[in-house]
Amino acid sequence: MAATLRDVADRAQVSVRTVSNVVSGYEHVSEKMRQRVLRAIEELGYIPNPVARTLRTGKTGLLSLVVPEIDVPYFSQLAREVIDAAASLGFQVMIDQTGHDHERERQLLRGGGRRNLFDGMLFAPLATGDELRDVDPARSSPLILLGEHVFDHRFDHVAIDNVVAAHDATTHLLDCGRTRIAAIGAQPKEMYSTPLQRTEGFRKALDEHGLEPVTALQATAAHYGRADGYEATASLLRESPRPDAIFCYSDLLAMGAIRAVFDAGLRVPDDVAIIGIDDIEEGRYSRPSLSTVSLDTPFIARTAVSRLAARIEDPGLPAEEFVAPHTVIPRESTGGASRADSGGV
Amino acid sequence: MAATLRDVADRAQVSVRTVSNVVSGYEHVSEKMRQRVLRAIEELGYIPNPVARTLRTGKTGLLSLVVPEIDVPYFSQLAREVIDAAASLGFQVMIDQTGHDHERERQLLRGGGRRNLFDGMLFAPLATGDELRDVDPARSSPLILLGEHVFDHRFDHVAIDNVVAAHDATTHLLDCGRTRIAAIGAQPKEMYSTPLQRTEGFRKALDEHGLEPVTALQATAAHYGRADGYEATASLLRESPRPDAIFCYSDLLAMGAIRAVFDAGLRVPDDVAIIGIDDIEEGRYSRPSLSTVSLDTPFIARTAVSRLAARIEDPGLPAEEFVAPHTVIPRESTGGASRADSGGV
DNA sequence: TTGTATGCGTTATCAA
DNA sequence: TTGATAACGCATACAA
Repeated sequence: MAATLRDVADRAQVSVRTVSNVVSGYEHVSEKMRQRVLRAIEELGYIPNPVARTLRTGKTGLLSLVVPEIDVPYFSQLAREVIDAAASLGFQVMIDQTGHDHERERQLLRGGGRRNLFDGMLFAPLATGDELRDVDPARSSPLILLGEHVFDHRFDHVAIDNVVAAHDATTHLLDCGRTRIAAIGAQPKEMYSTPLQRTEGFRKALDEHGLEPVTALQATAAHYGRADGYEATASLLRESPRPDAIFCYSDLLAMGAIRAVFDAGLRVPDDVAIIGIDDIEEGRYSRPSLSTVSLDTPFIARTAVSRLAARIEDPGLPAEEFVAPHTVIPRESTGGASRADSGGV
Repeated sequence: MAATLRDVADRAQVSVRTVSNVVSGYEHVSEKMRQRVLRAIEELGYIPNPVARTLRTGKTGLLSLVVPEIDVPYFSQLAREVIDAAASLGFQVMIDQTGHDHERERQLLRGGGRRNLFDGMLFAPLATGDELRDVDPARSSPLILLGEHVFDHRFDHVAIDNVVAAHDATTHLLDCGRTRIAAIGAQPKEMYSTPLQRTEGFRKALDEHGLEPVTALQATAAHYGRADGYEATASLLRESPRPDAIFCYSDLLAMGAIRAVFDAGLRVPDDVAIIGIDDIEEGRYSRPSLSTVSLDTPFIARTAVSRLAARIEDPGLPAEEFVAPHTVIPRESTGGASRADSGGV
């Protein structure tokens, strides 16, 4: 059915070698030959078979992006930018979801049983060091870690400085005059690095203002979804005295938190100020609009993809760490700028 | 580096044929051979090369999902379910974005220059019939259309009944006692089928209640994002008399609409009732929570993937149309149930 | 500059 | 039941 290199060669009365040269843009091909080949290609509607090419060259042109769930706004936005960045470098992107399943993460890290199907992997996991420990950078396919400052310096990673980001968010609440500041997002059992680092930044900011972190005001959240934020907040508001501000470890947690405050008959930011992390678009239109820490996801995506491309070219590259910029964006939920002033539209 | 079938064969002192049989679970292999082979596989850490397998069998185990933008909640939710459905059938999913670019759509329909890289394609496009007209179902790779009732019956498609869905949403507003009902989502220039059908359903519902559609109350939206909904609503509210209800062709439009009503100093639903379509999670936590038409995306994803799988097996299958169920979900934005009653949490 | 021939790692055909 | 071997479609070493 589909034409092959050989079909084209026969039709153009040249060897497959010449056709291959033309197709792959090889320099030394006479103009006459090139034209002949090009016409045959046109006539046959020839399209190179990437699979055969891959078998020969070992490169698939495919990257794998692994996220917990693609429908979490932060990850879908990241995915969008990763796909675009990859496309600009000639790669296509496969997406896998771990669904918070450690075993699945471990499996995907091993190549998911399809080791040779992609040239490299972008891994945006919950992963503790545990899953990574078994992985040998020298033997596995090129890997870039996203969003986690793992304490494993054998791998490249691209992430924000979680400690500073959390510190900045908390400081913003303190600067708004709040003193009973709660946090949502510590993990109940797991020892993921992101929550740990955010908690560290949170405490550090309190400490700088001479405040002690109140244990009862530090709520855990199994996941980082709206439902988790809602539940955690509902429970925080039963404390007495109740918190006058909440730092949520994700914007989605914050969206749930805002609704919970409202459902409890209180107001944001008057009674409780709220800030998140991620800067998802939803927070620019919510009522009140959400103060947050904006992460430079385009930077993350571009850096990660180009580093991965580089590593695919040269697997011997030393592991490196890339820190993405972040900015605190005050909006209505902390009594800050109105939506119109927030750059939201 | 990586062990091949031949390496295993050498080590186990058998032919590659036997190893292949064991690996692919062929019936007629003596237990002794199987054990010998299995041990060699274990010792060498052998993993089959999917690319070579593909070259031979012609099947890659990859599906391509094409959406306008993966970070639109509706599409990311769909993607999530497609990926899961595909995984359960042994497929992995590549994602491509068209970014509202017709040329890009056309190109992807032609296989994106990588025709043989995936076994089939799920296409969730803006596509008019135009892009599809050039495509020959018999020659191109298996294709399922998502979300569009194209007037082209040469292809399978999975979609809701847009006319009825829009009719039901509008009827809900009418049942709430609203009489000046606006709509947002008609397309400025393009003739996509989805907006056309939703407009048809909208008018039909008005007509059934003896109302004439007011041209000035039918706002266009270039895309279906929050910003579009915000702008369109801001302009609708300048009409006089202003609308007392708005039917938005997507939930995202509705989120922008709610914020715009609020920014205009009015209230939802008291002054303006709002309903959307999609039932994204965001609308369950917003203030007010968003009345909407819930689409059965799990049904859409499962149906599309299994139909695609069937078509990959038998490309000769006749084109078929699958209609996904939808339900109107009244929430606060039309004065309906409170968040807690809405099944939102 | 172009042609010939080999191999990438599998599966499948044909014998044995 | 198992072995030898020919494809699958392409890129490239080697020759011409």
